[in-house]
Amino acid sequence: MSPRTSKAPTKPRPYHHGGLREELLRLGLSVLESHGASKVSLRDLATRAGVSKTAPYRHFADREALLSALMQMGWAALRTAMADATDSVNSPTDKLFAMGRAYVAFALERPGMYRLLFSGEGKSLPGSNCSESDDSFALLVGQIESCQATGWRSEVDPEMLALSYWSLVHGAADLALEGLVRPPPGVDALVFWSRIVAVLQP
Amino acid sequence: MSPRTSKAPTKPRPYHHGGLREELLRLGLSVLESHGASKVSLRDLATRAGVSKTAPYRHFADREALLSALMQMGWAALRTAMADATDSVNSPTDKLFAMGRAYVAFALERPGMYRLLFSGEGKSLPGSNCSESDDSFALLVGQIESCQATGWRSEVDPEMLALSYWSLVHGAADLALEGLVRPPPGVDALVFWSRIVAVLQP
DNA sequence: CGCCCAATGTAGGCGACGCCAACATAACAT
DNA sequence: ATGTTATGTTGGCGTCGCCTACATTGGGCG
Repeated sequence: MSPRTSKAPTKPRPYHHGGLREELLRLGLSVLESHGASKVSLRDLATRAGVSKTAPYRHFADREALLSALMQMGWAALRTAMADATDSVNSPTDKLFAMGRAYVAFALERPGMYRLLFSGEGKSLPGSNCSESDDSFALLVGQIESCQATGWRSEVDPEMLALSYWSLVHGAADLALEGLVRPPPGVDALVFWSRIVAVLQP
Repeated sequence: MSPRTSKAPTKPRPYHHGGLREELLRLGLSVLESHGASKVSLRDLATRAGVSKTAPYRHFADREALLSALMQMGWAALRTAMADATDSVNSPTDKLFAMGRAYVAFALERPGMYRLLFSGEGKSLPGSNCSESDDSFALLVGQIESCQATGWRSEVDPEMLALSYWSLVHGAADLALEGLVRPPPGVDALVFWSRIVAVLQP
């Protein structure tokens, strides 16, 4: 076997894979998106990465730890998607509704990740995990407060209103993924479920 | 149908267990409620029932089939809970809100079953499975139509309104189970989440 | 009355999984 | 050069879903 001292990392096996943790996360993300969290297995990821079945344990305490790391990436992506969605509109309420729409779009586009975020799989890691979702919620509360500053729905406690709106949007996203209800033929899923949300949207 | 009338009713091993399917469902339900769907294993249930590890396959094609049977029971129970909740109030809108409250209560009281119903685990059995959830949805649509007959929100398509309300209530139930948001200390979870729903409740 | 058969339960095995323990190798600091 | 440590490997244990025989039992039928 050749040493890894050469500058050309073409494809010899550099006995210490260099970035195994990152590769496991990348491969895990790919399996998660394409086949769902239940199909993410440390052994399988190890094989795909070309290392032995127990190598992943040098980087993740157990399967749940890897899932938690993926969840952290997912929360960040969801937050970014919501934040970016507000750029294309101006009024505070339009921004709020754009966030809701982006939330549903995220669920429809990345169902594997979305289910992972809300399936209670990733153990309740008190530290990083909760703070990630708290950040996302804070984004929502902040936007609601901006809306209320214009007098909109200002009689309601912003946190309650944020939770209620989150419930509405999250419920729509979850029902959409469940597939129990389907948009009529020819209607785009995002359009359909955005309309559903709009019925009760404050 | 009682050929099992041996004179020893104590507990000999009736070499053909008599009601294995029912017992597997009962045991499976118990594990589901206490430890979650992921912990329901055919081998384990077989052992608990005192039969060999492959006996369950005489009654369920595979693990998913047993889960689907449990889901069917769950849908029926959810529907019953919602229907019963309408008995204690009179006005159509109060009945609707009572259904929503019963929905959230069901999720809080039987989280294992609730998660199973909405985790996409039970393969999309085109036949029984979907019809069960359709029946529950029909219950909701019917109640909404009763409300609209009194002029309430009559401008909205009843199916859209039902989907929107279902989204709101389902989202609240799901967020409640996820544990990312918790009621303030001393506040009952059902009361708390019912208030959340009430903010946007039509 | 007795026999066959289909329903039901058993035994053994295969492959995949999570995870543990013991060991090997490479990277790096001294 | 040397020894410590991060990283990867081998082998193994126990559990799981599910497959292929094979055994038992009771009901239907001659």
